[in-house]
Amino acid sequence: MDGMVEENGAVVVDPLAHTTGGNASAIITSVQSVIQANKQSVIQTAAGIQLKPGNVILVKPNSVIQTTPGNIQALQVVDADSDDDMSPKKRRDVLSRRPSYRKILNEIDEIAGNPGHKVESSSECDSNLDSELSSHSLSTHYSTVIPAGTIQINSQGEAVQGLHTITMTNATSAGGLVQYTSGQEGPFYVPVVTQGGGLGGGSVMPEDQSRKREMRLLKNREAARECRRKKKEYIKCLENRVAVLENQNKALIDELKTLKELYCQTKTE
DNA sequence: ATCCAACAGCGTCACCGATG
DNA sequence: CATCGGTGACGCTGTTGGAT
Repeated sequence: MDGMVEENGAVVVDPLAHTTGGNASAIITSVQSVIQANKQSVIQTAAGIQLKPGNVILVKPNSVIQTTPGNIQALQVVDADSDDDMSPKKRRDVLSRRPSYRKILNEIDEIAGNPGHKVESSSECDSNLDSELSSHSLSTHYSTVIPAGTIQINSQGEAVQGLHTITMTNATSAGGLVQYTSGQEGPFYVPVVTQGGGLGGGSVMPEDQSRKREMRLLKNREAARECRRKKKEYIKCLENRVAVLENQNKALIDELKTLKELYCQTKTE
Protein backbone atom coordinates (compact mmCIF):
# COMPACT_ATOMS: atom_id res chain seq x y z
CA MET A 1 0.00 0.00 0.00
CA ASP A 2 1.47 3.27 -1.02
CA GLY A 3 0.75 5.29 2.05
CA MET A 4 1.98 6.51 5.33
CA VAL A 5 1.43 4.48 8.41
CA GLU A 6 0.72 6.85 11.21
CA GLU A 7 1.22 6.17 14.86
CA ASN A 8 -2.38 5.19 15.38
CA GLY A 9 -2.18 2.69 12.60
CA ALA A 10 -4.12 4.73 10.10
CA VAL A 11 -2.94 4.65 6.54
CA VAL A 12 -3.21 7.74 4.45
CA VAL A 13 -3.55 6.64 0.89
CA ASP A 14 -1.57 8.42 -1.73
CA PRO A 15 -4.35 9.76 -3.93
CA LEU A 16 -2.43 9.18 -7.08
CA ALA A 17 -0.45 6.21 -5.98
CA HIS A 18 0.28 4.36 -9.11
CA THR A 19 0.59 1.07 -7.55
CA THR A 20 2.22 -0.93 -4.92
CA GLY A 21 4.03 -4.08 -4.36
CA GLY A 22 2.50 -6.94 -2.50
CA ASN A 23 -1.15 -7.71 -2.74
CA ALA A 24 -2.64 -4.54 -1.37
CA SER A 25 -2.70 -2.11 -4.21
CA ALA A 26 -4.53 1.16 -4.28
CA ILE A 27 -4.84 2.94 -7.56
CA ILE A 28 -6.98 5.87 -6.64
CA THR A 29 -7.38 9.09 -8.48
CA SER A 30 -8.28 12.18 -6.53
CA VAL A 31 -9.92 10.51 -3.61
CA GLN A 32 -9.24 11.52 -0.08
CA SER A 33 -9.24 8.36 1.89
CA VAL A 34 -8.48 7.08 5.31
CA ILE A 35 -7.94 3.39 5.59
CA GLN A 36 -7.37 1.76 8.90
CA ALA A 37 -4.76 -0.90 8.51
CA ASN A 38 -6.20 -4.34 9.13
CA LYS A 39 -9.49 -2.83 10.15
CA GLN A 40 -12.68 -1.91 8.47
CA SER A 41 -12.08 1.00 6.18
CA VAL A 42 -13.96 4.10 5.28
CA ILE A 43 -13.52 5.76 1.92
CA GLN A 44 -15.26 9.03 1.32
CA THR A 45 -15.33 10.88 -1.95
CA ALA A 46 -16.14 14.53 -1.84
CA ALA A 47 -18.54 16.11 -4.29
CA GLY A 48 -17.17 16.42 -7.76
CA ILE A 49 -14.58 13.73 -7.39
CA GLN A 50 -14.65 11.03 -9.95
CA LEU A 51 -12.97 7.71 -10.07
CA LYS A 52 -11.54 7.17 -13.46
CA PRO A 53 -12.55 3.99 -15.23
CA GLY A 54 -10.18 1.16 -14.62
CA ASN A 55 -9.09 2.31 -11.21
CA VAL A 56 -9.03 -0.28 -8.49
CA ILE A 57 -9.58 0.11 -4.78
CA LEU A 58 -8.89 -2.87 -2.59
CA VAL A 59 -10.43 -2.79 0.85
CA LYS A 60 -10.80 -5.20 3.70
CA PRO A 61 -14.05 -7.08 4.16
CA ASN A 62 -16.85 -5.10 5.75
CA SER A 63 -15.38 -1.83 4.62
CA VAL A 64 -17.56 1.14 3.73
CA ILE A 65 -17.33 3.31 0.67
CA GLN A 66 -19.32 6.52 0.89
CA THR A 67 -19.87 8.52 -2.22
CA THR A 68 -22.27 10.92 -3.77
CA PRO A 69 -24.62 9.29 -6.30
CA GLY A 70 -23.14 8.68 -9.70
CA ASN A 71 -19.51 8.92 -8.78
CA ILE A 72 -18.78 5.27 -8.96
CA GLN A 73 -19.66 3.69 -12.25
CA ALA A 74 -19.01 0.15 -11.18
CA LEU A 75 -17.57 -1.76 -8.31
CA GLN A 76 -15.62 -4.79 -9.31
CA VAL A 77 -14.75 -7.49 -6.82
CA VAL A 78 -11.31 -8.88 -7.51
CA ASP A 79 -9.14 -11.41 -5.79
CA ALA A 80 -6.47 -9.46 -3.99
CA ASP A 81 -4.03 -12.29 -4.41
CA SER A 82 -4.56 -12.49 -8.11
CA ASP A 83 -1.77 -10.09 -8.96
CA ASP A 84 0.79 -12.09 -7.08
CA ASP A 85 1.77 -13.77 -10.29
CA MET A 86 2.63 -10.44 -11.81
CA SER A 87 6.14 -10.70 -13.14
CA PRO A 88 8.73 -8.36 -11.68
CA LYS A 89 9.04 -6.67 -15.04
CA LYS A 90 5.30 -6.16 -15.30
CA ARG A 91 5.09 -4.98 -11.72
CA ARG A 92 7.87 -2.56 -12.38
CA ASP A 93 6.11 -1.25 -15.45
CA VAL A 94 3.04 -0.57 -13.39
CA LEU A 95 5.10 0.90 -10.60
CA SER A 96 7.03 3.24 -12.76
CA ARG A 97 6.10 6.78 -13.41
CA ARG A 98 3.81 8.42 -11.00
CA PRO A 99 2.71 11.96 -11.64
CA SER A 100 4.96 14.61 -10.20
CA TYR A 101 4.08 16.04 -6.83
CA ARG A 102 3.45 19.39 -8.46
CA LYS A 103 0.85 17.80 -10.72
CA ILE A 104 -0.76 16.01 -7.84
CA LEU A 105 -0.91 19.15 -5.74
CA ASN A 106 -2.39 21.10 -8.61
CA GLU A 107 -4.97 18.40 -9.11
CA ILE A 108 -5.84 18.40 -5.43
CA ASP A 109 -6.11 22.13 -5.54
CA GLU A 110 -8.49 22.01 -8.48
CA ILE A 111 -10.63 19.46 -6.72
CA ALA A 112 -10.69 21.71 -3.68
CA GLY A 113 -12.48 24.28 -5.80
CA ASN A 114 -9.76 26.31 -7.38
CA PRO A 115 -9.77 25.16 -10.99
CA GLY A 116 -6.99 26.66 -12.98
CA HIS A 117 -5.31 27.87 -9.86
CA LYS A 118 -1.87 26.45 -9.97
CA VAL A 119 -0.01 25.62 -6.82
CA GLU A 120 3.46 27.06 -7.11
CA SER A 121 4.63 26.90 -3.56
CA SER A 122 3.92 25.20 -0.32
CA SER A 123 2.49 28.31 1.22
CA GLU A 124 -0.46 28.25 -1.16
CA CYS A 125 -1.39 24.78 -0.22
CA ASP A 126 -0.98 25.57 3.41
CA SER A 127 -2.97 28.75 3.23
CA ASN A 128 -5.87 27.01 1.54
CA LEU A 129 -5.84 24.35 4.10
CA ASP A 130 -5.33 26.69 6.97
CA SER A 131 -8.50 28.55 6.12
CA GLU A 132 -10.25 25.24 5.77
CA LEU A 133 -8.88 24.12 9.06
CA SER A 134 -9.71 27.27 10.90
CA SER A 135 -13.26 27.06 9.69
CA HIS A 136 -13.43 23.73 11.39
CA SER A 137 -11.86 24.91 14.61
CA LEU A 138 -8.82 22.80 14.21
CA SER A 139 -5.79 23.79 16.11
CA THR A 140 -3.48 21.95 13.78
CA HIS A 141 -1.14 24.26 11.96
CA TYR A 142 1.69 23.44 9.69
CA SER A 143 4.45 25.92 9.25
CA THR A 144 5.43 27.04 5.81
CA VAL A 145 8.20 25.07 4.24
CA ILE A 146 11.21 27.19 3.55
CA PRO A 147 11.60 27.30 -0.19
CA ALA A 148 14.75 25.84 -1.54
CA GLY A 149 16.92 28.00 -3.69
CA THR A 150 16.47 27.84 -7.39
CA ILE A 151 19.58 27.44 -9.36
CA GLN A 152 19.93 28.01 -13.03
CA ILE A 153 23.20 27.38 -14.71
CA ASN A 154 23.96 28.27 -18.27
CA SER A 155 25.81 26.16 -20.73
CA GLN A 156 29.09 27.50 -19.46
CA GLY A 157 28.14 26.52 -15.97
CA GLU A 158 28.84 29.98 -14.69
CA ALA A 159 25.72 32.06 -14.38
CA VAL A 160 23.00 31.41 -11.89
CA GLN A 161 19.89 33.03 -10.60
CA GLY A 162 17.39 32.40 -7.89
CA LEU A 163 17.07 32.78 -4.18
CA HIS A 164 20.51 31.35 -3.72
CA THR A 165 23.15 32.23 -6.19
CA ILE A 166 25.88 29.83 -6.99
CA THR A 167 28.81 30.59 -9.19
CA MET A 168 31.25 28.01 -10.37
CA THR A 169 34.79 29.22 -10.32
CA ASN A 170 37.97 27.40 -11.06
CA ALA A 171 36.15 25.31 -13.63
CA THR A 172 39.38 23.78 -14.72
CA SER A 173 39.30 21.89 -11.46
CA ALA A 174 42.98 22.20 -10.83
CA GLY A 175 43.84 20.46 -7.60
CA GLY A 176 40.91 18.08 -7.91
CA LEU A 177 38.27 20.42 -6.57
CA VAL A 178 35.79 22.68 -8.28
CA GLN A 179 34.96 25.68 -6.15
CA TYR A 180 31.45 27.09 -6.03
CA THR A 181 30.57 30.27 -4.24
CA SER A 182 27.13 30.66 -2.78
CA GLY A 183 25.64 34.01 -1.95
CA GLN A 184 24.19 32.62 1.23
CA GLU A 185 26.47 29.96 2.47
CA GLY A 186 29.92 30.91 1.29
CA PRO A 187 32.19 28.82 -0.87
CA PHE A 188 31.98 25.09 -1.12
CA TYR A 189 33.90 22.55 -3.13
CA VAL A 190 32.94 19.65 -5.32
CA PRO A 191 35.57 16.99 -5.83
CA VAL A 192 36.29 16.00 -9.40
CA VAL A 193 35.74 12.32 -10.01
CA THR A 194 37.89 10.81 -12.66
CA GLN A 195 37.02 7.95 -14.93
CA GLY A 196 39.06 5.53 -12.90
CA GLY A 197 36.76 6.22 -10.00
CA GLY A 198 39.34 8.15 -8.04
CA LEU A 199 39.08 11.71 -6.89
CA GLY A 200 41.32 14.50 -7.84
CA GLY A 201 43.94 14.96 -10.51
CA GLY A 202 45.28 12.48 -13.02
CA SER A 203 42.03 12.71 -14.95
CA VAL A 204 41.66 10.12 -17.66
CA MET A 205 38.28 11.54 -18.62
CA PRO A 206 38.46 14.59 -20.86
CA GLU A 207 38.04 17.72 -18.80
CA ASP A 208 34.92 18.67 -20.66
CA GLN A 209 33.27 15.38 -19.81
CA SER A 210 34.37 15.64 -16.24
CA ARG A 211 32.94 19.12 -15.97
CA LYS A 212 29.68 17.99 -17.52
CA ARG A 213 29.46 15.24 -14.99
CA GLU A 214 30.05 17.62 -12.12
CA MET A 215 27.35 19.91 -13.45
CA ARG A 216 24.96 17.02 -13.81
CA LEU A 217 25.65 15.89 -10.27
CA LEU A 218 25.20 19.39 -8.97
CA LYS A 219 21.90 19.81 -10.74
CA ASN A 220 20.68 16.40 -9.71
CA ARG A 221 21.63 17.11 -6.12
CA GLU A 222 19.53 20.23 -6.25
CA ALA A 223 16.70 18.41 -8.01
CA ALA A 224 16.66 15.69 -5.41
CA ARG A 225 16.51 18.28 -2.66
CA GLU A 226 13.63 20.02 -4.37
CA CYS A 227 11.86 16.76 -4.98
CA ARG A 228 12.09 15.84 -1.33
CA ARG A 229 10.82 19.22 -0.32
CA LYS A 230 7.80 18.83 -2.59
CA LYS A 231 7.21 15.35 -1.31
CA LYS A 232 7.14 16.57 2.27
CA GLU A 233 4.85 19.39 1.30
CA TYR A 234 2.58 16.97 -0.47
CA ILE A 235 2.45 14.68 2.54
CA LYS A 236 1.61 17.61 4.78
CA CYS A 237 -1.21 18.55 2.45
CA LEU A 238 -2.55 15.03 2.66
CA GLU A 239 -2.31 15.06 6.42
CA ASN A 240 -4.15 18.35 6.52
CA ARG A 241 -6.87 16.95 4.34
CA VAL A 242 -7.21 13.92 6.52
CA ALA A 243 -7.63 16.18 9.54
CA VAL A 244 -10.25 18.26 7.76
CA LEU A 245 -12.17 15.25 6.53
CA GLU A 246 -12.07 13.57 9.89
CA ASN A 247 -13.48 16.71 11.41
CA GLN A 248 -16.19 16.95 8.79
CA ASN A 249 -17.05 13.33 9.31
CA LYS A 250 -17.32 13.86 13.02
CA ALA A 251 -19.56 16.87 12.54
CA LEU A 252 -21.82 14.96 10.16
CA ILE A 253 -22.11 12.07 12.55
CA ASP A 254 -23.07 14.46 15.33
CA GLU A 255 -25.62 16.12 13.07
CA LEU A 256 -27.09 12.79 12.12
CA LYS A 257 -27.32 11.84 15.75
CA THR A 258 -29.13 15.06 16.61
CA LEU A 259 -31.56 14.66 13.75
CA LYS A 260 -32.29 11.10 14.74
CA GLU A 261 -33.05 12.16 18.28
CA LEU A 262 -35.28 14.93 17.01
CA TYR A 263 -37.09 12.52 14.77
CA CYS A 264 -37.68 10.05 17.60
CA GLN A 265 -39.01 12.81 19.81
CA THR A 266 -41.52 14.05 17.26
CA LYS A 267 -42.56 10.49 16.51
CA THR A 268 -43.37 9.66 20.13
CA GLU A 269 -45.39 12.83 20.56
C1' DA B 1 27.90 7.72 30.04
C1' DT B 2 27.34 4.31 26.62
C1' DC B 3 24.91 1.54 23.39
C1' DC B 4 21.57 0.80 20.00
C1' DA B 5 17.58 1.09 17.10
C1' DA B 6 14.70 4.17 14.60
C1' DC B 7 14.47 7.97 11.89
C1' DA B 8 15.58 11.92 8.80
C1' DG B 9 18.24 13.91 5.39
C1' DC B 10 21.52 13.73 1.78
C1' DG B 11 24.07 12.34 -2.53
C1' DT B 12 24.13 9.37 -6.24
C1' DC B 13 22.48 6.27 -9.81
C1' DA B 14 19.11 4.58 -12.93
C1' DC B 15 15.12 5.13 -15.22
C1' DC B 16 11.30 7.39 -17.61
C1' DG B 17 8.54 11.02 -19.71
C1' DA B 18 8.65 15.57 -21.71
C1' DT B 19 10.59 18.64 -24.83
C1' DG B 20 13.12 20.85 -28.52
C1' DC C 1 16.93 11.36 -31.12
C1' DA C 2 19.53 13.81 -27.59
C1' DT C 3 18.93 16.27 -23.54
C1' DC C 4 16.90 17.49 -19.27
C1' DG C 5 14.09 17.33 -15.17
C1' DG C 6 11.59 14.51 -11.77
C1' DT C 7 11.58 10.73 -8.86
C1' DG C 8 12.26 5.85 -6.80
C1' DA C 9 15.82 3.15 -4.77
C1' DC C 10 19.94 2.52 -2.32
C1' DG C 11 23.59 3.37 0.85
C1' DC C 12 25.69 6.47 4.06
C1' DT C 13 25.78 9.66 7.97
C1' DG C 14 24.09 12.36 11.78
C1' DT C 15 20.50 12.89 15.30
C1' DT C 16 17.44 11.43 18.83
C1' DG C 17 15.30 8.94 22.42
C1' DG C 18 15.01 4.92 25.23
C1' DA C 19 17.38 1.09 27.67
C1' DT C 20 21.20 -0.40 30.44
